[in-house]
This record gives sequence, structure tokens and C-alpha cells, in this order.
Amino acid sequence: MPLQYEILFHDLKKSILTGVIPEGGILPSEHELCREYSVTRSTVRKALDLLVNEGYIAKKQGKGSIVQLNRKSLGLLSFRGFSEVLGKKEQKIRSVFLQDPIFLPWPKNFFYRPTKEEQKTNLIFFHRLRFVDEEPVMLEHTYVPNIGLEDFFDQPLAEGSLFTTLRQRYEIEILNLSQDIKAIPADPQMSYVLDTPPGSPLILIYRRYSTNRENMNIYSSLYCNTGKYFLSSETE
Amino acid sequence: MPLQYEILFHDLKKSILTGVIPEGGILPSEHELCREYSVTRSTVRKALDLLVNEGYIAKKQGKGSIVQLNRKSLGLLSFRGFSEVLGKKEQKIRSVFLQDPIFLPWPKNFFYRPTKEEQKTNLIFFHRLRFVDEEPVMLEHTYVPNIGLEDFFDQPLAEGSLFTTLRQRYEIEILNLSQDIKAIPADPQMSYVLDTPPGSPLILIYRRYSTNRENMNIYSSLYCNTGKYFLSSETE
DNA sequence: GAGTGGTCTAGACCACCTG
DNA sequence: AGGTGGTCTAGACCACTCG
Repeated sequence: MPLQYEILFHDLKKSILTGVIPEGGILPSEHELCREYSVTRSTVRKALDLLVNEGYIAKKQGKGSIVQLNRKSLGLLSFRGFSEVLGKKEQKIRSVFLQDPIFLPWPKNFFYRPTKEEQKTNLIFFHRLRFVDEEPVMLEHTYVPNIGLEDFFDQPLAEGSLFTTLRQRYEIEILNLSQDIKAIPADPQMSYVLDTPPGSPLILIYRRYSTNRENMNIYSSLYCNTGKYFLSSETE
Repeated sequence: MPLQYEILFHDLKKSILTGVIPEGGILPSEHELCREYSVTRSTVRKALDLLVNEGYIAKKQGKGSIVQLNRKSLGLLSFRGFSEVLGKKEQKIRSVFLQDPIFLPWPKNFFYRPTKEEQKTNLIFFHRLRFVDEEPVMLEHTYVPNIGLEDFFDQPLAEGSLFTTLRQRYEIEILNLSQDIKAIPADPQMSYVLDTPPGSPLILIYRRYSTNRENMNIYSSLYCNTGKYFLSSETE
């Protein structure tokens, strides 16, 4: 039997994720929620604390609880211009699928060891190339174990984003990211795709995202050309 | 005037950091703290929640609040053996100072822009080489603005660690880490220090740690040879 | 001034752990 | 059985924001 603050927490989270309360919108006040759910303020505040910790809302004294969807980013996501670590300018980022996402069996010699649950399934495989200012900078392979995602291709990606889709349609949240990072020389294929001389240094990242589903992780391998752009991360 | 839960929070934190309550030790119970500080349990629990969030304690129902010092690590800290991303074995890590830490003026063309406060001071400069299993893998330059740290060299580093020293002696906490990462070919000097062929790919990381002192950051540049070991990070 | 979130009190009952 | 943390109630006063 779910606890009261959990009920409230999930209700509010659903309202936010489904857009019932839009970004920038304001949640019902704490006293209001007390009345609606017939609980005391400490129970309401416990639920709201969870939302704050997960980055769904920000509270402002005198105003209210404001919905924000700029969730705290996990690890390396952005790129920064070489010459702009001291300055600031916006980069234009674009992604293209090198092939349409498909179901695949597990490859041999996968870079992490999948869980037993995961091994029973096949994978959804994404093969994307990311551009900054129209220059290719990162090749990304993403592997999502197909655990209850059989209808994944029935709808397009929400906002073009895999993680948004997983959150909105399947309530799959990323809890943790572990990364293994290495510098490698570009082989001829990477050299071609990333438009850089053979042998030039690339960054290779293996990632495992753990999720709120027991025994379900998402895996990625990334090849980055950092000749012109830094890989940047802001971690809390 | 400090709030009651802040008083309790700082008292407990100090007890933990100074070792009055050792790692693995148990804090006074919540009811006990209520009596000691003449506050109610919700106030005590608010203070303990902060300690939990900062990783100082873990609570166990039926037992108590247990002190733990394995603070959650920020970003890239550990190394993992090349062949062991799939397995697990412990690496032996060792650091040596290539020169004793000294006060220095700010270098020209520093890789980040220091704050105005920082620019008024000099720097404490650390120059360390890190080994894994007796092989050199990382060269680290660390720059700490000397804001109220004039007596820094009066005592040795606590536990040999810069960050432990800052926390224990100056109550300086790391709040945030931003990193800029790049793959570069080894120049002759790096090649010599890290014992790797010239031109082989290295990882270069610029870091800015923000602290709980307004306008005080700590800066590092890291050169990593990932030929044999991955750089690993586990981020929450 | 009315409403918001921030702090705090003084209780209560429960689930869990240990002697 | 007695103590621990987990949940929850029913209030109170305060600081802040906004019309």
C-alpha cells in the first residue's frame, strides 16, 4: 500500500510529465494540496521535496512551486567551442540517424556485461551522428534492452529524444551514469565519419545508464572528435 | 541568526569531520537529539536529511544514523583496468609530488577565467603524478586561490589529501565540478613523464570545482594516459 | 493585506532491529 | 520489550511576493 506522500509525489510528477502543468507553470499551493488530499503540510512538503530533488520543480518563497524541465544533466552532454572556454557563444547542435533504429540481438563481446534479465531480450539499437555548427563531432551507438518496449516504434520519439520518450511513455528514469573513458587514435572508418585525419586522437566513452527499472540499463558507446570542441560537463 | 536545524547540522557535521564520531559510529538517536537541543523531531530530521544528502550519514530503521565517509565522488576519479571493464580487480593507486606545493602568481592565459576575488590573490600550486600499479597514468596540476589560506603550509595535508584538508581545516566544500575534455597527442614532455610514445593519444581535462565560498573555485588540469586504463566515473 | 513557502512545536502510531 | 527511524497529524508564527 503506497504511502500518502508517494501518492501525491506520483500524481504531481505525472501532471508535470504529461504537460497538464506546463513548464513554468505553478503547482497548487501547499495548503491547497493539503485540502485536496486531506493530509497535513509536512506530508505535502515531503512529496514536494522529492520533486525538488529530482529537478522537476523549484520553490520560491512568496510565489509557489514552479515547474521546470531543464533536468540536471548527467555527465558529458554539451560541447564547448575550443576558443570559448574563456568566453561564451551558443553552438548549434544537430543529430542525424545514420540508420533507422531497429531491434537487434546482443552483439558478442559487448563492452559491459548485461544483466540476466537483459540477456533474455533483444536490443533497440540507435546509430546517430551529432553535429556542432554543421561539423560532425560525435558518433553515438545506443543500446536499449527491449524490456516491455515492444510497441516502441508505434509512435515517433517524443521531442526527438530517446530519454524523453522513455520517461513519458514508459516512466523509465535514469538514476545513475557510469562511464569509462579512453583516448584512441582514429581508425580509417571513424576518420571518415568524423572528418578528421587517420590517427588523430579521439575520445571513446562507454556508458551505462542505470534506470528505475530493476535490472534494466541503457548502454552507449561514443566516439568524439575534440579537435575543435571540448566535451563539457557540469556535474552536481 | 542561524536556524535551529542549521545549528544542529553544523554541530553534527563538525563532530563527524573532526572524528569525534568515527566512521561507522552511530549518532545520538533522533529523540536524544530532540532532548539535547530542545527541539522537535521534525527539526532534528531536517538536519539529518541534510547530512544524508551530503553523504555523511546513512540511516537504518531500527538501528540509527551511521557515519560514513565514503562521500559520493564527483566526476572522474577512479581508474579501471583496460581488460576489467567487464570484470573487477582492485588497482593500487599512488601519488607523488613532482615538486613541493608552493605559492605562485596567476599564470598568463589561464585555462579558465578566475573571479575578481581570485585574481587579487596568489595561488597554491600542486604538481602531482598519479600511478596505477606503479605505472604513471595521470599528470595533475591543481591551483587553489589563496583566499584565507595563508597558514596552509603550517600543517601537513590531512590524510595526504588536498580536499580533505580544505574540508577539515577550512570548512571548504566542493559543490560542483565543471569539466572540459579533449583528446590530444602526447608532446615530448608528456610522453616522457607518462612513459608513452610521442603522439599517442592522451586525455586532457580542465576542471573547475566550485566551492561553498562565494567566488572561490579550485582549478585543475589533468593529462591522462589511457592506453592501459580507462578513466572511470560513477555519477549520481 | 492576502497568499505563498520556510520554520517549528507537541504530540501519535508504525515497522524494524537487537538484546 | 524497548529503542530506533519512518510516517503523519494539527496546529503556529515568520519572511517573502504581489497586486
